[in-house]
Amino acid sequence: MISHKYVTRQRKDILRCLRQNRDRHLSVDDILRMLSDEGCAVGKATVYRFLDKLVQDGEVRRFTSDGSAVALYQYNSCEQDDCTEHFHIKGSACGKLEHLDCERVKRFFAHVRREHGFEVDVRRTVFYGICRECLRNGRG
Amino acid sequence: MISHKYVTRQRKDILRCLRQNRDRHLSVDDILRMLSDEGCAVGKATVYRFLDKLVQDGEVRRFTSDGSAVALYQYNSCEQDDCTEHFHIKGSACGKLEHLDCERVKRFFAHVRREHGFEVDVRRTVFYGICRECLRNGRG
DNA sequence: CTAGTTGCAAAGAGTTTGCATGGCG
DNA sequence: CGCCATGCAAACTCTTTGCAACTAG
Repeated sequence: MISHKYVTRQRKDILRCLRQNRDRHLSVDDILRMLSDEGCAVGKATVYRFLDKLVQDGEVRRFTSDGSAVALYQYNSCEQDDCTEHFHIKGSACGKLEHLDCERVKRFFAHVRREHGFEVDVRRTVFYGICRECLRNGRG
Repeated sequence: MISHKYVTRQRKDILRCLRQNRDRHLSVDDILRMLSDEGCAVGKATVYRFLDKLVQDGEVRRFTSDGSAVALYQYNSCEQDDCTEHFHIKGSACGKLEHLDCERVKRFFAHVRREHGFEVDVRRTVFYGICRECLRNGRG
């Protein structure tokens, strides 16, 4: 999972920031601001370059905010496994990314492949919608 | 569905281009090039502005290509209805957007709401994966 | 040591905006 | 004819790149 062998001060800080915010999606500027506020300033280009690697390694997920062109990043680890065995649901209102482990999802995708000839890519597909909490709070 | 009351030469051309390519996603530059090749040149700003409206009206869908920041647009109509009653699957290899009408999809999303408290937004959610044709041709 | 990383600043890509002109309704 | 749309170019935003200095392994 960890293919970036060089461990620098900057990389530690970026990873820490992403991990501390695993339930949020962050823009590059968010990361820069947070680290700068903590007194751990990092160069912008460094953040971009490292995020690219993390995305390629599958350790971070890249989204795009509806409307604008800013890329949003979110830590993708889920302790137990490599995230290919379950599905991702993302609250449109709150931005939270949750992992949904459910037999029915798998059966459903098996159905889509069998009956519709379409092989869903679990890594790329995200369900967007309103999460439990936002429903309760009347958001969305 | 049609809230853009002004019908100009440019808007007709842009819509025609999108409709003729309903099975592909187009970048703004694609549209500009195609129209220019047909001798129907349109200003870049006009394309951006009109696409914004179409996306807001739900007549066009906006994607973002993996990796780069280019926005991709695709005509969203499916003759029969307004696309809220079925689901969208998009081939990662070929870029084709298909409409999947299937009782099981609805039942599956009902399950997600009931058991997981998550209300999937049909309009925003797209399944990515490999379509029948690409599977057959060994693509992806 | 040496190959990979960092940070700056400059370049690049994509998109938006201001404003004078043009054209639909 | 009034109001909205168009087109150009300039401004802007986000991201990438080149390069010299640095540093982990």
